[in-house]
Amino acid sequence: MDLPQEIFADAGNLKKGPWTSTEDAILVSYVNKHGEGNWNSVQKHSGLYRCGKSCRLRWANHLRPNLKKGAFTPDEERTIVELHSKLGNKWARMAAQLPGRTDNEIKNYWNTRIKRRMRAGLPVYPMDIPKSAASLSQFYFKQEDDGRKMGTRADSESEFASSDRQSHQLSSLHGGHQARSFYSIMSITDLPLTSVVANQGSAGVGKGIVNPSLPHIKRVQHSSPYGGTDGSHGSVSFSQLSDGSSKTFQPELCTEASRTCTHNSTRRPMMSVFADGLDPYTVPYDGTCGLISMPFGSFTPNASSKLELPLSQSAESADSAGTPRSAITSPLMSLSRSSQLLSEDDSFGSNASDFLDALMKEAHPTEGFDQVRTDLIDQLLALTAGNISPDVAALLVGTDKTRWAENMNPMATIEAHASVYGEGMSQNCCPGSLKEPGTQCHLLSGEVLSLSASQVAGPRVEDIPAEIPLGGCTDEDFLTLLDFASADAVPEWYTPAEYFSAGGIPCSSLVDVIDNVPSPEVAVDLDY
DNA sequence: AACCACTACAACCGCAGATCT
DNA sequence: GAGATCTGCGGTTGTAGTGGT
Repeated sequence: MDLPQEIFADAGNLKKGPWTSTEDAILVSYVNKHGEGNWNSVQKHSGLYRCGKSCRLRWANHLRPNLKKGAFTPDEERTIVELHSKLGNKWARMAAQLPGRTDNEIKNYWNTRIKRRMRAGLPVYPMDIPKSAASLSQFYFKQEDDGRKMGTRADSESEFASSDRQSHQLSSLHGGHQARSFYSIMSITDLPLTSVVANQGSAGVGKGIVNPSLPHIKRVQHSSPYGGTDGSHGSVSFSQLSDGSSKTFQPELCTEASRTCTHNSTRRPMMSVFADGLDPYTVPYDGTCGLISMPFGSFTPNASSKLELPLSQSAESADSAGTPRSAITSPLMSLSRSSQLLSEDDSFGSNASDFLDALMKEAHPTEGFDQVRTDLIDQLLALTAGNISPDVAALLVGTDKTRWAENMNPMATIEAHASVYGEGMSQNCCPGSLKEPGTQCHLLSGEVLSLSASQVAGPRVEDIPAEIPLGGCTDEDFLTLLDFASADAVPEWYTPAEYFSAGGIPCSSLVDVIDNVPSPEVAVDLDY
């Protein structure tokens, strides 16, 4: 074949860069003659100076027949969003359900769409599309390649292999469809700082939970009999049960360009700072711990932990008293230092959990079982600010030493429960918008992490399985308890036995029970 | 007209699983 | 069974086009 010089690379190297029409013609001709596959032989037999991968890509994305060209139709866009909500960044699988579209096309579309919506401060998913953790995690870990990969662990299902690992891990935290149990939780300590969530507890002790939710989406709590926001957006399912059904706690997404939510009864202020890997809205926090503890009233500016916020959420904005809120520091930071160590690529090695491993190397999972269990119960009670009874806490933490030994990590239990209650109580908004000068912020990591570091005997974090059976109750039991705990009108706490014998109490959401805890009036400005 | 920011798209790269030798 | 090769996937980068200043 008499080939034009343009298709040749210089000095025998394979050509890179844009394909020419001549090259396309050669490739098409070759594939028509020999069929797809065996791409590495294309170069040998066709004279194209392109590697096999390049040929395959060019064919698959541009030359193969039946490719649809042009912009996505609204239907296709809708399908993509729905598929992404279910599959996460599984472009090839998405493409399989969109005839004529390529994975690359869908990926490009999605990535640009994400950027656009993030800039606009819009949620990535429309309100009527429930999102799974599998999809959420794709944002959460977007820049995890900076050396802070989460710990590895065996995937329990083949479909979670390789690149699914990160999403799978977050699924465990956030309750995606891939995780059978939403409170089968990855250790919080292994997460980079992605959110800082604070609220004010009824007893002056707040709690928060890492919230790897969407960037720049403010979760506000739904309207309730106790007042709250005027938001009326679709609920967000953040848990999913083993049968595939979802457990919705109805926090809502605030999408208006600007909104002020005044909480005049029971709502407690929550603060969420999304960070780490969400360019361009990265928060270079000093450390990468998942959670930070902060006592109320100590919202101290600190240049080293400046927050970069999008658009109007300027980190330099000041509150009504003129106090800059450009940063957050914590006198309790030392408590969370362990989490930072766990997350940093530091002297403990590339695997952050080595630190935990080192701390626990001498211990046995069931050693000091009773004391640890008591401590966990106390922690759970503290984290939920008494919103559950000691009986319930005890049940949740569990009594079965064997199961603890099997689970290898009793922390998983409390972290899971903490996340549940924390999430239920969450009301996230940007930190610069808390109007209350003395807003008290308190996050739970210090407690949890200090507990994990000093008291809990367990395995390395990466050894935590995809699903961690709760120490004391089954998944169903726990969800039932959640229902119980969130019942609208529970005059007093039943014991678990009474509850179960009663066959359960209907509820609307866990949030409601939180509403029973009085809190001062707080105005939260969601300045979108 | 020049510059800049942004978007959309094409292509490359690294990795991992599958298959072949 | 082990190594080599192929293939596919997802992340990232490069670039052309476009619109605003």
